[in-house]
Amino acid sequence: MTWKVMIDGYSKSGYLRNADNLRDILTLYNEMRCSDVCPSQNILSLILQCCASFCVTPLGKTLHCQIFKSNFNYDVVLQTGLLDFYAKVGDLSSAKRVFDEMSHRDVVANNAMISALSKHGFVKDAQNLFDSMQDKNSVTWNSMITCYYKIGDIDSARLIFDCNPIKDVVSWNAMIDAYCKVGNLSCAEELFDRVGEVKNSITWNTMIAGFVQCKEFRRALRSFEHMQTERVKPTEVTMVSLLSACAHLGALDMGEWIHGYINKNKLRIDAVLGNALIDMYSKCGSIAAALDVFHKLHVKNIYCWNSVIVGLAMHGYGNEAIDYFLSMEKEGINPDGVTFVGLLCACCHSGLISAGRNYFSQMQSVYGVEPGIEHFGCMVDLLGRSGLLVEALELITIMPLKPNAVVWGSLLRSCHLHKDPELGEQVTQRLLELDPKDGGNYVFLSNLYASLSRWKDVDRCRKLMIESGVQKVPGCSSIELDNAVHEFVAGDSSHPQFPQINVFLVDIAKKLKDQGYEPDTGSVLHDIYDEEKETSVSYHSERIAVAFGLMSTPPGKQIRVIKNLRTCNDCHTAIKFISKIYKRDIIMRDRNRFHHFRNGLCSCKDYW
DNA sequence: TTAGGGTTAG
Repeated sequence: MTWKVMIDGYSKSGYLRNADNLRDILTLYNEMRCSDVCPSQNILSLILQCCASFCVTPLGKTLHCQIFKSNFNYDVVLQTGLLDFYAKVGDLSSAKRVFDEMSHRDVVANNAMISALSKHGFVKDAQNLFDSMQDKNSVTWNSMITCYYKIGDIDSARLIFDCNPIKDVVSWNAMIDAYCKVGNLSCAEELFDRVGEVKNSITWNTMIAGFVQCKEFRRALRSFEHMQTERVKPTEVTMVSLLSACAHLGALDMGEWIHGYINKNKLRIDAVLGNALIDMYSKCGSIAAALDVFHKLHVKNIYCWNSVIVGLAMHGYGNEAIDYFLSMEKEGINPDGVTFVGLLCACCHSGLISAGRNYFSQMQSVYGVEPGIEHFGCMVDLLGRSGLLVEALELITIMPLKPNAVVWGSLLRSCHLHKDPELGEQVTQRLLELDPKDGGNYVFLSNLYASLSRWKDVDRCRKLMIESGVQKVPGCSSIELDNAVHEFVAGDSSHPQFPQINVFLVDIAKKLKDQGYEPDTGSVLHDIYDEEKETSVSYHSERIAVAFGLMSTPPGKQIRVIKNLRTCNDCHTAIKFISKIYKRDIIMRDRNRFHHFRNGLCSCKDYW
């Protein structure tokens, strides 16, 4: 068998898409070189692609030298391969040099350069290059070329044609992606509308992924509907973006529908799609379905393991997260920084203090993973929540990284939890220096004072907040019913069914009182009269969403609510009561974790 | 030879 047949075989089978097989192809290439066999141009291009995909910089550079020194036809194909290699390993100036040195640049070379510029954040330059290319039906270009032809100047006609290749669908897709990646959705959409009949599934995938990257999850789902209307066949990549949108929205019904679509249409569930499914199920409250997908996967990589560990952590299954971590080790997969975020988070949410300390201390020494600010953040949270406020503060003081607002914010919450206003004030001061516009910091300090009935301080905090011009992010909860996501903002009555919800909320309040529930008004920002405080708390968004869920679904049906902020103590207590009174399982995802309410209890064991 | 997808601390 010739080298070419072997390497081509690898290439066509998709074998090279897997990083684990990279060593095989490189070994093969080395053997070929040692056998004094001169690689063909096709093989060189292929090896360059490998070097680009897996960032094997030294070999790529060696290839460049070899190409230069030997008698290769240093043509547009090899040059484009080199350009792409340099761009993908992060060396834009070398990529530019290769591009500038090209005597002839075709559409592929231009596209590769658009992509290179975009990857390095030079969208304006990418747009200029894109604009310099001809439009397929451009009257100006066509008439110029025709003119030269008519006067018999074929060389000039050819020159214009060659120097300004016609944009193809790849050019459009690369440019749309460039705008999406910098968050400029309006320019991306404008281009998307102009693509015309060449638009393909990748164009749709790029736009849908762009919506997801810009956190426009509903627009991503709507775009998918349009894609279906236009009868463009979705691919695995479409599904990954849609599942990510569902995960963020907590749209389990839609996520399940997508899973069904994947199975029905026999789409290939690889590690990326598998991971998207695991993440969707986990973030939509169904950890059992997430584990089911995980165990059925044929190929699992570190993303899949991390998603499962993080998922278990969010659902409060600390010991199970540790078990999966141990299994991962047994399978020979090395943990990375994300694994340790999951693991430490699991210890934190389950109160596993000594396990958390052990894993944190072993990160570097045993696993060779350097702790980042996020790992110190987890530890400050773990210690703080356990009431070890002094130790948490000490860790912040001695840590080798500059503490950020997240780290201080975590300690402030612990000060609130363990009612330490003195330390809370100090911490807030640090927080306001770091992030003076974050209203959440004032709210936490204010709530800390309120929980101690220090109303003057609450008032001072409120005034400070007004003077600084900061605003609290409004609490927002959503619930999915019949494939539609309903959103409720605290105190907002704009939902068309609000009158009925309101009646139901009054009914809930009465039943709660009958069952002995006492409102905890410490979670209200202002010092107002008790009765008013109680009303204000009962209009928190999660309470409205739960009420809407109760009145709109049949008895016994599980209710799932997603909240953008952490749930307050009072709503947490009230929902525990509600789960018992109405005999419903209520699953709530707040900004921090999942709460599974059942029969008056919560899976977080009131520790969150 | 060029374009699209995944996990992460408050």
